[in-house]
Amino acid sequence: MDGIDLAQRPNFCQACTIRNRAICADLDDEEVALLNRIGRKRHLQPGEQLLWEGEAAILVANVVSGVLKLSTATADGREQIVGLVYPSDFVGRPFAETTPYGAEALTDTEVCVFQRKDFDRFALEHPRLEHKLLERTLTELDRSRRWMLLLGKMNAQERVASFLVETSGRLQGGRKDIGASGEPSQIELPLSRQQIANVLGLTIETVSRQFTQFRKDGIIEMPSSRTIVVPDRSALLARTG
Amino acid sequence: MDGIDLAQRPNFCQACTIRNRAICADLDDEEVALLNRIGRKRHLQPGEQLLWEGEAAILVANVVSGVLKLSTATADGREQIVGLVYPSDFVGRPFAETTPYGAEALTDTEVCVFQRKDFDRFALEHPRLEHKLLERTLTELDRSRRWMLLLGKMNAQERVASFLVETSGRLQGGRKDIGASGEPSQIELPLSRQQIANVLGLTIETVSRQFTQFRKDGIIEMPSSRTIVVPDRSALLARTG
DNA sequence: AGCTGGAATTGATCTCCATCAAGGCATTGC
DNA sequence: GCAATGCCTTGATGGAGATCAATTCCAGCT
Repeated sequence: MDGIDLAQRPNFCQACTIRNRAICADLDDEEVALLNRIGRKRHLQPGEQLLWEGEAAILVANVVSGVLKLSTATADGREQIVGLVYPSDFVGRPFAETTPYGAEALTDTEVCVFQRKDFDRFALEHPRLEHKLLERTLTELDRSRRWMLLLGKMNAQERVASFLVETSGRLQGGRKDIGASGEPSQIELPLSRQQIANVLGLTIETVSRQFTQFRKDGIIEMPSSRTIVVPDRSALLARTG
Repeated sequence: MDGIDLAQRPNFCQACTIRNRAICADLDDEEVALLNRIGRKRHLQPGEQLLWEGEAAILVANVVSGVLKLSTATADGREQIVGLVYPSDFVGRPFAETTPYGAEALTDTEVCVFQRKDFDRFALEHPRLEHKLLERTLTELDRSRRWMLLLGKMNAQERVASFLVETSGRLQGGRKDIGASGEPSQIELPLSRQQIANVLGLTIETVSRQFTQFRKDGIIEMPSSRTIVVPDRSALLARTG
């Protein structure tokens, strides 16, 4: 962590696959070099924890590849997944002392981590970064509010259908051209049935039954339990509520 | 809206009751004067709509006094309230073309409204404002995720208890000294039973029954249906989950 | 006072999903 | 091969809260 080490560290950002999509996108080369200095790459295995709910907010990170879940729990241990973090997304809680939720890798994951205090300082000094972070946070707030509609008002079928629609969208990085008309799209779910249930506020059994129902109705195919083929997206959308 | 009119407009911000708590708090006098020029005060009656879900994002606003609800609806009209906006809070969706949720006044409300495009431009040019907005948005995201825990995992009793705890907190402007030990605190609910139900993902009947139950158990008193007295906050917290 | 209309409460019944319980089906290690 | 383990699926049952249906309450009006 000393100056010499930092100075010698190669600039990972230049070759970063999410360089143009993450919050660093609007930074110029000089700024990126500075950011590169305070960050470091880290690999997470499935199940490995990056942040612990209620603990001091030490780290923030960009996700380079892989998927993380964000979760909170009640006092007696019931867990609710409150966010899924995909490549180019930001994770962690800047400008606060404690982390309001846990973050855990669902797949093999590469993140670009920063000491929260370093990041806070950098953000305050670089408005373009802060602006990107604001846009991202506003989008995430919109997403979590749509999620609240799902949790508050939708039945099991609508929840599972919505989950599949949303997940296929996120996994394709927001591209809308796929599966819009007729071509089937294939999803590789990064979540187990239990985790899907924790996302949707349901039980594992109910989620499983809905998948089976969709399969029987010809709305999806399941080559394996984590691989979902959607032959006709509109049929799925019709069950979204 | 012409220049002369704007120049003559008195600087409302100087006397603003939320001047030090809203996102304008860190602006200097000159910046506030500029912001004052592009904003205007507006009064909303209970039930009056400020933003329409899915419409163009024309306005953003600060709430000076009163309470607003934010809501989204499914295609077939089921409504979910996804946010409550109290004095000094910000409402609206900067940096986007459409408003993702509706906003409607629950009480007599004073807001300080801006054309979204004016506000966006001002924010980009004034990092201190954008920083405040970011902090607020991050806090709101935390809040909405806790809300997701409520909607996804809590039973009716826990939801209503959590709602009362949260509401008393927000109405007191975040002060923690009240009701902490023994003194009873009194809440004047800005929401009808139906609206509380829409916040909590329950029906009006279930909410009503929970209130009755709490009253019978001596955890709350109800001088009127919208006035709640909490003699012992810890007894309520114990039912929070 | 008496009337009126919207909101809240209370009761009776039903339904969807949670819960409980078993069995299927892969993968891993011996 | 075949136990063992973990995940998923399927079936049977029960219960929390939704739904349907009356009252009751209360503020505003005449």
